This record gives sequence, C-alpha cells and structure tokens, in this order.
Amino acid sequence: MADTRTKLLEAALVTLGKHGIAGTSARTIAAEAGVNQALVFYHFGSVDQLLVAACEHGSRQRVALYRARFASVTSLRELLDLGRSLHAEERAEGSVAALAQLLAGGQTDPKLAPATTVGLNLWIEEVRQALERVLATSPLAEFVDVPGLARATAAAFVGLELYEGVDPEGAGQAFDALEGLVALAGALDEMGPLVRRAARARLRRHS
Amino acid sequence: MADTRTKLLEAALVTLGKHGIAGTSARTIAAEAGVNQALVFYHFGSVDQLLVAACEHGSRQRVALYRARFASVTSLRELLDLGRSLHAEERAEGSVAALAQLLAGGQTDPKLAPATTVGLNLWIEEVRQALERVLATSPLAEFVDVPGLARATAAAFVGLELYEGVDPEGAGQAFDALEGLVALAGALDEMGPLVRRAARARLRRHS
DNA sequence: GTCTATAGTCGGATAGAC
DNA sequence: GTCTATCCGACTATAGAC
Repeated sequence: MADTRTKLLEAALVTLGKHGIAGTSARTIAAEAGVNQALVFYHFGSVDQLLVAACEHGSRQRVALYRARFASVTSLRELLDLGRSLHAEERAEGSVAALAQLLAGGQTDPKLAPATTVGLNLWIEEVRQALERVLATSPLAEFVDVPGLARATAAAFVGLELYEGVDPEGAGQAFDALEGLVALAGALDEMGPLVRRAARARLRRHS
Repeated sequence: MADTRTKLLEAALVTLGKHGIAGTSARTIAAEAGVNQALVFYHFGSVDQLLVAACEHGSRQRVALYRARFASVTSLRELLDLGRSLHAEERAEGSVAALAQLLAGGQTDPKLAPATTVGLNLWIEEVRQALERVLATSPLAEFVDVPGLARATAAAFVGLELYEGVDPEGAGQAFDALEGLVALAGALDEMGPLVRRAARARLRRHS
C-alpha cells in the first residue's frame, strides 16, 4: 500500500477530475485519499503546493506510460490514432482532465501557472519528438516550425478534451474532421517535390 | 447607466476572468458590479444560474461584435489574422477567458455544461460560415468535414487561450507555427486539381 | 428592487495530544 | 506521522425592513 504522501498526490488528481478546480479542497482531497485533512498541510504546506506537486507527479507518470507508444509512431496517421486512444484512455483515467483543471486555475493563480507549464511541457516534448520523426521527409517540416506545432497540438488537445466534457457529440465531429486533414497531409508527402516548389514560389511572392 | 441585472451579467464575466471559476462567488461578482450580494439571488436565483445567463449574454454580445469581421474574411490567411486579433482583443476584454473558465467548470457541473455548449456554438457557427466561404474552391473542402473542422478550430482556440494564460511565450510559438500551415494550405489551393487527384488516389488506396 | 442581518456550511490553516 | 479540536474567514441562501 502506498504511503500517505503518494496517496494524497494521487487523490488530488482524482479529485480535480471529479469535482473540478472549484471543488478541490484539502478536505475533498483527503476524503478521496482516505486520510486526515490536516495531513495535506503537514506533507505539502498548503493545498496549492499539493496541487503543484500532483501536477508534476501525474504528468511524469502518465507521460512515461505513453513514451513507448509515442516512440513507435511512424506516420501522422498513427500519431492521430495515438492521440485518439490517449484521449479515450486518459478521459477514463482522468489525468489529462486534471491538467486541464489546473490550467484553468493557473490563469488566475500565479502559484499554479508554472506547475501547469511544466506538466504541459512534458507532453509537448513527446509530441515534438514524434512530429520531428514523422515529418522528417514531409514538406510540412520545411514550412512549419515543428516545435511550435507541437505546442499548438498539445494546447489544441487540451481544448478538445474540455470540449468533450461539455459536448461529446460535437467533440467527436471535431476529431473526425482531423482525419481528413492528416489524409491530405499524407497526399502532400507523396507529391513532395512538387508541393515544395509551389509553396516556395508562393512564399517568395507573399513575403 | 445599466440596470442591476445587466451589471451583474457583465460583472460575472469580468470576475471569471479575474479570479477564475474557483474564485467566482456571489460576493466577488456583486463587489465587481458594485451592488449588494443578495441581488444575485433576487435576480437569478443562484450563482450557477447567473453564470449560465452570463455565458449566453457574453457570447451573444461578443460574437455580434465580430460578425462583420468574420464576414469580411476572404482567405485562410485572413481568418488566421482575425483569430490572432480576436485572441489579443478578447484577452484584454476577457470574455473568451470567461468562456474557458465556464468550460472548465462545466466538466463537473451539469448545470454549467449546456450553457457553455451554447456559448461555444455561437463562435463555432461564425467560424463555420467563414470556413465554408474561404475553402469553397480549396481541395480542403473536398476531404475535410468543414463543420467538424470549425468545431475543432474553436476548441483548439480555447486551448491556446488557456495555454497563453500560463506560458505566453510558448503560446506565441504555437500561434506562429500556424502561419506556416496556412501558407502551405494556400499553396495547395493553387495546385488544386493536382492535389485533388493525388489525394483521391491516396484515399482509394487507404480506405 | 435594494438593503441589513443572519443562519448554516465549508474551507484553510494551526495547536497540541498521542 | 497521524489524529482531534478549533479558529476564523468566506461562502450560499433566506428573512424581513425599507
């Protein structure tokens, strides 16, 4: 059985998923962990500090769990598939939902903001590596800043996660539309040199 | 001068932006509006119901304000530019930030969820109309479900808004990467028939 | 419609026994 | 390390005067 410190870290994430940032308190977390409320302050000093620690703990743990699957991705298609299963699995598990809640809290709580940045960056780095690999031979890599694209992708993913929470049907349609986009990107890769020439010509004209 | 009801609706949005969903209460809203706390319950029955009303009120108002600019967009480029200024202006104004906070709250509060769906759908509809128009002659329209793409775009936009709140520099890089994407999409349009043929061939092979 | 006052609950945080 | 007990402030919501 895990020690109290770990139980609190894990309970904090579950509580964020269950009750949102607004319903997350020392009491609700301790209840979820099955321990006394005062232990939050003994082990972490304050609720905020527990949330900060939980954010890093949870992200590290989940990212490590998916690392092998990120590494085995060989195409944009497969990356989107991984995104969809990650979405489904983490929605059940709740750690991306917790990150989303912390992100919302971090907008107005300066103590939370840097912690969520750290958590997000762990995901972003995995996405970046996968994108660098998958787009190595694609014209996309020439015209798009891949590290920036990885950031945009991770942020968009969190947005879709939140969207799913209030309108699952709409979010489903949104995800489906992305299938079309990656199919087009695949076609682009096959016409590589042609696309490169046209895009370069266009860039010269417009800049 | 606005009546109390309207003052409360507007104060609710400002408060969501300033203090987040976790720091938004009848007291903080009433303080922002400069009226008595009991009036929240007199006019709206509960804090939740005020937030629901404020979400619709704010979205309708802001969407109406941007309608003309959405209508004047004639290319993906211009749509991205509009997105960037909308991002900048609304970040100062705070109504998209409020929507993001309600979205986070809606994850766990069933009374908030449908209200945020309504608010989001107002934006989605504008984006959809602009995309239908802008992509009318683009190969994108043939291979991507545009209504779904509009939903994905709006959700991604909210995700980027939240990302900006905790890591402005990272979010800037994310937005910049999108410039490359729309430039490529522009090149795609110019090679329309070619791309269409290649993409169709590819789809036949992969489906 | 707006105010004061207040009941009752919940949350952050600490003191001190074990 | 963990518990009980407790202070204090903030919260939702209502009653009732004006």
